[in-house]
Amino acid sequence: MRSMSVDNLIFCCENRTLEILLVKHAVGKSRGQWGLPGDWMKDDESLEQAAERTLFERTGISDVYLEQLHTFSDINRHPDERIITTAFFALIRPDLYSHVSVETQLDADWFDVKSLPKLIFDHRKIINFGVAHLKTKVRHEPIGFNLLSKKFSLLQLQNLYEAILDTKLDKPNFRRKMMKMALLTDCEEKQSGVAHRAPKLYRFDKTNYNKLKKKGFSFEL
Amino acid sequence: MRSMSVDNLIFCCENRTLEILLVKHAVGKSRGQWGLPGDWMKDDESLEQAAERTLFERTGISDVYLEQLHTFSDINRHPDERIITTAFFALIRPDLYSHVSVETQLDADWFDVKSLPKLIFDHRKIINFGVAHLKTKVRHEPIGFNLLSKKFSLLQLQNLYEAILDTKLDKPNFRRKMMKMALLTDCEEKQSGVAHRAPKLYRFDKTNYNKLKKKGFSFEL
DNA sequence: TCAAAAGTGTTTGTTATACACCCATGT
DNA sequence: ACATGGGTGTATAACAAACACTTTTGA
Repeated sequence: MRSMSVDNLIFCCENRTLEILLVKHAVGKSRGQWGLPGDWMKDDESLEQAAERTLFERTGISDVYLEQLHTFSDINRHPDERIITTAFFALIRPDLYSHVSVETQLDADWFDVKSLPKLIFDHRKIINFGVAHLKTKVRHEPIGFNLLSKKFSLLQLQNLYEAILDTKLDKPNFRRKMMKMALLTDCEEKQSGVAHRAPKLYRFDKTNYNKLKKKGFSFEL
Repeated sequence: MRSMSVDNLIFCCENRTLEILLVKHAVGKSRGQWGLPGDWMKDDESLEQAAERTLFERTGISDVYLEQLHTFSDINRHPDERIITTAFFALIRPDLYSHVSVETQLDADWFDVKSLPKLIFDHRKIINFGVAHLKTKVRHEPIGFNLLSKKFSLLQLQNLYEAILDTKLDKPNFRRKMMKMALLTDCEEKQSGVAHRAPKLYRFDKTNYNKLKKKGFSFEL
């Protein structure tokens, strides 16, 4: 019997840090060690369905950006059995699922992708693969917005990109580049409760993005 | 018993046309119909190894650009059994494997990706996925060179991009853009046997590309 | 000598970079 | 009043797009 599993890379960006959700394994040899939240694929579901179900069952999260990443099939990736796993890639908006709500549901925690604990099997390799993918993809497709609240300020957006790409960006130039792409809609609203001038809030205009994409536009940086 | 297979998308560019290799199935219900060249994954090999083996066994091709593309796992993708397949993505240099050598080895043929025959299972969907992936990737990473002979002229390179992206490009501007990236090494050699001025030949400088990539350079268009 | 492609030059407008700068607000 | 971030302006250099043009070669 050949086993297939799914493993979810669940990313979130809080405090200008790119974080990933890990769970402590509760059973078996790997008990007590950190790993990716995953599960077996069932006979009556596709890998995508298994990933969605796992995400929901283990974290209460649903309806988020979820994408198939890569299938890992090295013969010895698992010490005892032959298990092939397909890794998925989820981006979480902090306004929908707060850090706390996830942590209390199971023995889970968020980790800065730059300082991960020891991980089971090849999960370290899978995460490295996923982070590299995120860094590339975020520059060529407007997926970053899935890591922000529906409404966000331009500085929040810039901080997000700086956290993911691990660089500093020039504020005026970043703003202009973003605004010129015409993917942001002004919410006609300002952020409140900040100890400085309140910034305008924007929202990602998916409709217009699809329109532009059809005309040959492609998101860059 | 759950079955895993691999399917190879083997691309080649000849006569300014992007082509893909299909085989005629010889056994079972799908006998006589066109599909992707694939095989079962064995217990003692990874998916990558299975893809490489299949590529070699069925076409005599080895040592080419080969990349995992996506895993297709819809419950009903195969009419009779539950089969999960991982699609791979290969780029073939015309100087290494001529059209003819492949065709004679089995009931196979090259098809223009823009006019495909009726295909078994979900292979049409898989090919569409692969072609879209190629179009995106070729603009952001220098993988196109794997579809050309080791030595090539700038016009051959331009024709390749035009075939893949399905557009016309401006010759002088294309040349300048390419040369500025400093990824091409002059072979100090000219093409012969052409009915016009012989063009200089270049080769892709992988060493320099890796060097530049480390410094933060990224290939674009 | 002509067709076909190689290869160069130039003009114009756009965009990127790197700053300096002023504005608004809560403490 | 000042710290913090919001937001604008601008000079310079680099680049892209469009297109005209000259050169080389085999048939």
